[in-house]
Formats: sequence, C-alpha cells, structure tokens
Amino acid sequence: MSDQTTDSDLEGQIAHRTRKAEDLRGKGVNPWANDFHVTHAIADVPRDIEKLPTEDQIAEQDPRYAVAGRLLQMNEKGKVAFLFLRGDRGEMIQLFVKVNYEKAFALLKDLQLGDIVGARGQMFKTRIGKAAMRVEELRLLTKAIRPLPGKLLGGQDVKDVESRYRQRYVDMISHPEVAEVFRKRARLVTEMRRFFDDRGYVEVETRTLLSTNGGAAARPFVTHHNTLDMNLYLRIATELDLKRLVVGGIDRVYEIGRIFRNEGMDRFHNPEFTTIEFYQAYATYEDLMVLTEQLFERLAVAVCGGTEITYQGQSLSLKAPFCRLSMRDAVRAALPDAPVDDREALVRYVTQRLHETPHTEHAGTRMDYGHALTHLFEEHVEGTLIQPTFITEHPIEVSPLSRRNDRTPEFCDRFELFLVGKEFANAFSELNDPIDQRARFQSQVALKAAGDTEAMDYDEDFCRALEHGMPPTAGEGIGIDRLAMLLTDQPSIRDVILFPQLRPEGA
RNA sequence: GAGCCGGUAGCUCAGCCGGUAGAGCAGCGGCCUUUUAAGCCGUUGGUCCUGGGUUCGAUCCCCAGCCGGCUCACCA
Repeated sequence: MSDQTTDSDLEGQIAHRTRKAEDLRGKGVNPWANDFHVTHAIADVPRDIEKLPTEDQIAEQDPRYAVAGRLLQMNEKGKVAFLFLRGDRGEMIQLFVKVNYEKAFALLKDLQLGDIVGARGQMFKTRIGKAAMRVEELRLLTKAIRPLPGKLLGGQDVKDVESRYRQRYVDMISHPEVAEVFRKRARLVTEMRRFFDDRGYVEVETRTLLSTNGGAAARPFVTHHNTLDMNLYLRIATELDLKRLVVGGIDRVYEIGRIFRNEGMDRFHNPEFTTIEFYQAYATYEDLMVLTEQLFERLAVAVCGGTEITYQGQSLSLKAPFCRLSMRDAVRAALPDAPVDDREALVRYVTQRLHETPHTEHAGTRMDYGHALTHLFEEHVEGTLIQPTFITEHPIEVSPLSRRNDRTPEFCDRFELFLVGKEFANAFSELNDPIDQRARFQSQVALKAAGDTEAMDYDEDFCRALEHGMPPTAGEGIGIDRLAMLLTDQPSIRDVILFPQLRPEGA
C-alpha cells in the first residue's frame, strides 16, 4: 500500500491496478475468486420502497440476498460508503457499507471502478428514501486490470464508433442498451425457429465450403484446402444445397446460416451476414406471400410488441395483407413514358438513359430486357417502397433459378418483399425442370465469360439432382441482419452484428 | 473505387491570426456516518493519427498516407 503512483495515463492505471491485485494476493485474497454464491440476480432483489424498513428497523429475520455485478460508482463518505453495482440487464443495486462491518469496509480501499464485486446483506430504505443493501459481506470477485473508458455512472458516453465496434465488450458495458439490441436479435431468431418448427419444417446445416459458386448473384470469397490442394468458395447462398434436400425427400426444410459475399461494405452490407432460407414442396410463391405476412407479423409482435413499428422515424405497419404489385406496374407508375411492354424499345430506352447519366459504372455485359426493367425498378421504384410491398413477376433473365410463369414465360413466379426502400425477402416457385435449369446455367456461364463477376458457375451435380425429380417447390430467403435492424430500429448493420468487419487496427 | 467530414489526456471536447496545449469527468493523495452524476482541499497525466514540406518556429498552413463516419457506385 506504499505505492504512490501518480500516473493517470492508461499504462499507469493498468500498472496501479495490477499492483493492487498483487497486493491482495499477498494478503491471501484471490483477485479472481470463483467461490461466491449468488442467490439473486440484481433485477430480482425486491426494492419496493413502501415495504422496506429503515436501517434501524432491519430485523434479524429479514431476508438476505447475495448479488454480484460490476462496480460502477463508489461514494465514500468517511465512515460509510455507497456503491453501485450493475447486473446483467443493466439494472442497478445500491450497496451501503458501514465501518461497523469491518471486513467489508476494509475491502473498499482495494476496490476500483470496473471491478466485479459480490455483496450479501439485507435491503432497507436510506434516509433519502432509496433502496439499498446494508452489506454484511463484501467480496472482490474479479479485479479489472484495465480501467473502463467513459461512462460508468456519471462521466461521458464513449462516442467513438470505431472503438465501439472493435471493442464490443466495452461498448456493451458502457451502453446496456446495446446488449438489449442483441437480446432482441436473439428473440427474433428464436421466434423465427419456432414459426417454422411449428409448421413442420426441418432445420438443417449445409456446407459452407463449396467448389462451385451459385445460388445468388454475388462475388464469392476464395479459400484453399491444403490436403485437397484446391480452391474452395465460401458459400454465397444456401439455396442449392437446400433444394438438393427437397429432392432427397425433406418436403419442408430451412437453414439459418452465415453466408459470405466479397463485395462492398456500408450501412446495409457486411461481408458475412445471416440469412434464413426455407423451402416447401407442393407450395407456390403465392403461398409464401401469405406465409411471409404471417412471419413478419409474428416477429413484430414478439420483438416490438405489435405490428405498428417505427424505423428511424418512419411509421410502418407490418399488419397483413401487404401491398402486391408487379414489377412492370411498379415501373409504369414511376415512369409513365417507359415502354415497359416493348422488349426492344425498353432496352433502347434504358441504354439511352445510361448514356445520359455517365456516373454509372454499369457494365454493358448484360443489358437485355430483364436487366433493363430491373434497372429501372431499382433506380426509380425500390427506394420509394416504404411500407411492406411484394413486387411480383420478375423477368426471367435476372432469375436463373426461378420457375417460369405458365402464361407469360418471359417472367417468373417470383416476388421480393421491400420495406423502407430495401429488399427484405426474395422468394419464388423453384425451377425444377432440369432441361431449363441447364440452359439457365449455360447463360450464366456465358455472362461470366463476358466479364460478369457475379454470374453463377454451372453446377453439374445440382442439375443431376433435378434430373431425379424435385417436387414442385417454393422457396424464400430473408436477410436476418436487416430484419434485426428493422425491428430494433438501428440505422446501421454494424449495430446488429456483434463484430462487424473493419479494417485491421493500425500498428 | 470516388467525393465530403473527422482523428488533441483513459472518456467527452475546447484550442482565435502559426509562438511546442486546456476544461469537465475518470485517476492518484487527503477530509467527511445516508450519498444519488455527492461535496471540499491537493495533484498527476499529451508521439496533438503517421510521414514529409513551408517557416526562425507547425496541433494549426501545404502534400502524401493510415483509420473511421456519411454520401455515391456494386450488392442483400
């Protein structure tokens, strides 16, 4: 205790706290003890002021509670001290330590903010009418060698988002509301599982490493297997394996899993993210629209308590039914002069517009009717779809895995669900005609040869699977991170991913 | 990948016209037997993101880089 450390920089504080821990060990106190028995969560300790005795009314038979939590504040007042501990949900308990309880009082000088502390005692009402525990036993359970930055109680919030994302543990200590976002995300996923389990879907886990890239339009990550001495792709979708399982006889199947796309990062994109994909035999995309409405309603109720929610100041209603609109009608409404039904004229129309707006990098490798229509939709409609809207009848060129519509084979039996101007779900009646599927893969290969880095590989095994016969099936994928953003009202995908991708910390 | 904005004490931030830096909180040493973001006395702490340049002199001006945020492009 003779240390006269005056350093207040980080190294000095760490050194001081480390010496403190060593001193304690020298006195026979384990600074990282694990023999304290908690009887109650801090949240579960009764604190109804009306029912609590004043200090001199405490009776020997009044219940005792043993709690533990992080020490966030210490007010020492001579021969008495008040401490605040915070528990696992961000709730606080006030401790009252008097000089009369000698051992407990003596420990105070070895405690520092951020330490994990255990306390045992009886609850009472302080002179200013606050609930507090009169501590009979006080224990240091974990010495925090490194001081916590910023706000504990009082002090300032840590606002530097970089350190918040890099050191999520610190972020969560400083901001209990951050932990709450991730609890809600967990609730969302749990509820989603229940929803599908209740309907007889089987949850599976398929492979992440693949030798062919498919199931979506995206650039993959490449990795290398040493023993096989071959490059493998990290999956960009779970689609093809799940449909293999439908061929194999699991009529209702889903996977909640991480997928990887080697593309840009921004407020709505992280290189690894989580999707649910589900497939149901003998269903159509129209059945899935109804199912999707039920799912979104249920998730909103479970996470937000109702179907009327707010996202970043916008009021949204997730109450069924959602609006349904074909892509052509949507484009027509936004651009009355676009020749939506004339395939060649529409390509010319879009090509001309692209020349007029030179800032676009859009490659000329895939300008056909389907891409032209989709381009107009994405440019002029997508961002305006605030309330939940199903966009149906996508062109075949942008849907290499979807079933053609029986009446208008240039379009397919597909929908995407949009909300707050973003895509949230993508679903279609699955293409199960192996001959057509081979042709679609062929055109993907041609696109890839022409420089389209997002085109799929020809998946021979998948075609072979379809040749064995896949029942008529509908399938859907939903981005869980975006859904979590929506239901927790977070502005950035980084706020719903525990450890979002950042550049490595500089040396 | 492009544009804009930012990086100063552990945290939040000031810092004028270029003269090598301040506050609050945290820390450290005291005082106080009912505090509530306690109070009072004293006190420590800085690679001003990095590297160049201009200058007698750079946290400040210029250039390059690193990291982050936002917008745009690609994508979900």
